[in-house]
Amino acid sequence: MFGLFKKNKPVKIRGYSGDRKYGIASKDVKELIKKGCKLLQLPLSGAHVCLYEDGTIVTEEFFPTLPDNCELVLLSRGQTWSGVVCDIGRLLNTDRHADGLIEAAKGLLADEKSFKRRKVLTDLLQNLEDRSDLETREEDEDWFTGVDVRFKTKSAYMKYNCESRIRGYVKEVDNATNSIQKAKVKEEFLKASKCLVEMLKNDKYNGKYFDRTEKESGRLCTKEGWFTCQGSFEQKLCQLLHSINPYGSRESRIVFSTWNLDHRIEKKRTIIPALLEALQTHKTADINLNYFYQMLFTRENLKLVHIVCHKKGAHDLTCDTNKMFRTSKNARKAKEDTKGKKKHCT
DNA sequence: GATCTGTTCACAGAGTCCGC
DNA sequence: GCGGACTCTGTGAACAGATC
Repeated sequence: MFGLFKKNKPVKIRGYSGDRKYGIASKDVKELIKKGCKLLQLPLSGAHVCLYEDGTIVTEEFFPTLPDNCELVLLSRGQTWSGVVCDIGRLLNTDRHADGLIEAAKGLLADEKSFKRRKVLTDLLQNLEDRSDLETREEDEDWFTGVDVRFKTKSAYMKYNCESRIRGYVKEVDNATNSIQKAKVKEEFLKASKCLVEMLKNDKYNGKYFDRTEKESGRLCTKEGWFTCQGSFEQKLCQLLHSINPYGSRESRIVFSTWNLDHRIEKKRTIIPALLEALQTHKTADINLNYFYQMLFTRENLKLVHIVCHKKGAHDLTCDTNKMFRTSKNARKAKEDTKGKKKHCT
């Protein structure tokens, strides 16, 4: 009796993989599936419908409670839908050649008034337009906009960029010389500083940290160029999972400049003063320069961090006094660390 | 001439100190 | 408490001189 008065319910239906939606009116699920399969050209056997929003299976009892124009997904046998998460998953699986998606996102962005949605769309576009697989200036001219012509590859520039940052640390060590009053200490400090620079030159200013063509053990990124924030100085990992691929686009390259190589034990507040203090009572030859080298210029003490994870306040971490001076044990360790290198200071 | 190396300058943000 | 000056953490660009 009730069935005789069933009203047609209008719904919007789409398939698992397509984005196109169809408006259908039906009196029950059975009719809806039949019409939907015809429209989407799917086999009727095993077909079922669920809510687009959360994947809830639509039963005959549930169907009358649906609001008009509710969005549904028509699935074939064996297919499941976990709601909008499925769309996000599909989006994440999109490779950079998804030109259609890029064009669609650009189209949406052109008409978008909401700042929040603009931000989401521009971030999406930036990721979709990733060109990290390109390496040379000829292949990706835009990436090199504003970059000195002598750099022919992205890796060469990134390597230089890292070297340049570390050279800045050398300058800071040199500057400390001016604050030394005692001539003898100044002399020893200059000697130590010279040795540290020699060690750094042997390591080619550790430019390998940013160079994706380096061996995995040497670089801080993946072979594709992805860098992950190592978390603030007091954390083991970045809680916010920051990551960036400066090889991907010009914008990413520029944004990467806001990422910092943060000294866990601080260079200016702690390491340089510790070296100066040690030289007040010891000669350079008695100092374990390998330890100071590691603290000043290597990833032993450097963490690559997103600017948000860069804590600029005092870190309150001190140098290890057991490692600051040369002992037979430290000398052995230094020898092991410099094994294979052409020369090192003693 | 191209590349490397070192220097100088300008910039940003956070923390600290000090006078009002 | 507030605001300004200063110091610290970093960065990049531009330039000059040395070296390959």
